[in-house]
Amino acid sequence: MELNDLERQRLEKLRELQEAGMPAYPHRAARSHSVAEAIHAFEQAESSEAQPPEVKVAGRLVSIRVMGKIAFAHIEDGSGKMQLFVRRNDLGDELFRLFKKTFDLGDFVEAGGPLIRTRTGEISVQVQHLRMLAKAITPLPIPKEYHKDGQEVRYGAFADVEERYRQRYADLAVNPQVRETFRIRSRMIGALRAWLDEQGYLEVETPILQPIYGGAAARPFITHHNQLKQDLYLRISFELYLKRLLVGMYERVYEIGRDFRNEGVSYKHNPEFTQLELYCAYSDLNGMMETAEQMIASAAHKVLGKHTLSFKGQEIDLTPPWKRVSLRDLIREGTGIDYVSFPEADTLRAEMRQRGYEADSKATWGHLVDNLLSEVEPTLIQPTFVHDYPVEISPLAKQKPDDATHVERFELFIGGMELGNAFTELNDPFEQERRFLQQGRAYEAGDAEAQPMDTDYLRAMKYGMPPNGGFGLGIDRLAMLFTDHASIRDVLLYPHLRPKNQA
RNA sequence: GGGUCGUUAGCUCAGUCCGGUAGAGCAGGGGCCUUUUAAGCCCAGGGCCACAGGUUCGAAUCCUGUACGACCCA
Repeated sequence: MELNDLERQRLEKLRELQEAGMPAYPHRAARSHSVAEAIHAFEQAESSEAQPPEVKVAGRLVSIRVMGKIAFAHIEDGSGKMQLFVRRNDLGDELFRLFKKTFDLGDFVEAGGPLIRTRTGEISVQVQHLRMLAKAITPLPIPKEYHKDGQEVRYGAFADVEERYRQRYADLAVNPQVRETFRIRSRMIGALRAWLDEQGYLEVETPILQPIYGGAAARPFITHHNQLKQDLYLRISFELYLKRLLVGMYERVYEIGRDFRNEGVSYKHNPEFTQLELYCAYSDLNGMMETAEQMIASAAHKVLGKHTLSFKGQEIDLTPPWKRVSLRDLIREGTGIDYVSFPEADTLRAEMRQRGYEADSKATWGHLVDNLLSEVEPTLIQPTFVHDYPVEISPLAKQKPDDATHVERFELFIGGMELGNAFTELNDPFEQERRFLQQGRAYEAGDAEAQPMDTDYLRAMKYGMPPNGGFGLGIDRLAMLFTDHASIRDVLLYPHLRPKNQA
């Protein structure tokens, strides 16, 4: 192991500890109270004028102030911080010397003794028992904190974004607000799951390794099974596997899991991301709108305590019902282009260029419409269902009864981001086959995101699939909203990063 | 993919325009200090200035390229 100067010093201290008979990495801790429990116990004793309890607490040393023959320190555990009041008179010469000499910020320690209030009123352990639990060799970038006008000010906090992502353990260890972000994320997922369970949805798991990918317009990752000599794809959605389950007579199913898309990385794209997909027999697009509203509003209420949230300085109100606008109206109002009047890629492209929008020469008509939507997307701050999509870009959705050129589909936008996607699901096997064939032609023509034919999915559908509605929700982006983070990397514990060159 | 910016001590950052022995605070080390909380005071340390080239008597600084990241644009 290569050690820098500071680490070598700490290694020396570790040896000194061991020579003094104190293990640097004992097998077990013997704590009697978490920090929060100890504080609670003291306050109870105080209010009933009982004898304050003796406790053993354990945690990471986050501050040390030595002043001669006494010292103050703080430890932090999962429940909070507590001061240690350390006196030579209480510990004895040798242990006190060892504490001053060999205990560092970042070390995990165990401290025991009666709880007291110090002169400044802070509940503290008057340390009579002290032991190393785990010596930290590398110094953590522990910030200094102080209170000014009631505000906590942090000084020298670990702030390098790149290193925070690469060493998330250190980020979490020293930045409590980062720990809170991932607690909120976890509670949010729990709340969504609880809502779905209450509604009678069955949580299932479907294959991540798929012989045929599908269910979304995206390029997949390819992997290989050695023994079977078979190429496999990492799933880009769960859709086709979940809908097969409706054929099998489950009425409401959902899955929360990871999708993988072989695309660019950005502040709202990670190569692997967490998706929630649900399917509901005998429902449809309108049912999915209500489901989305209720589920997300309920999660917000449960996790944030309210239906409003602040995102990038803007107030977002999740109280149902949410705004609904057709894709055609939205694009017409936002760009002045009525794409229905330009039903061919060439004419639409010309119109877009005329109005100053970028339009790739190779883009299909559907992709051009998608580009127009992207122009308007940043303006969709309040929750908005954009509905009625062109059939070309929606091969798994059912056409509108009165307009075969459009399907019953919505995409959900909040905070200027696409959060979700839903259809009245196509359940006509013949129409589905035509759509797959059309996708195949698009693929031949160079659309790398077109979906391949899935004959087993068609076989399932031929047995009869109940009419149903389906909804997919981007969990990471919802977590961005719930925690007010502008980058997906801030709501992923381990975001994808390029390897750094070890020159 | 394009543009802008960043990368200097364990951490947070000056220094870069205008080239001339590498700086501060915190952390760490040696002292003093028995109720502190950004504790205080004294002393002495600590660097492949992201990497690779180039210009120059001389480069953290100027130029070119590369890597990684941030922000904006597509």
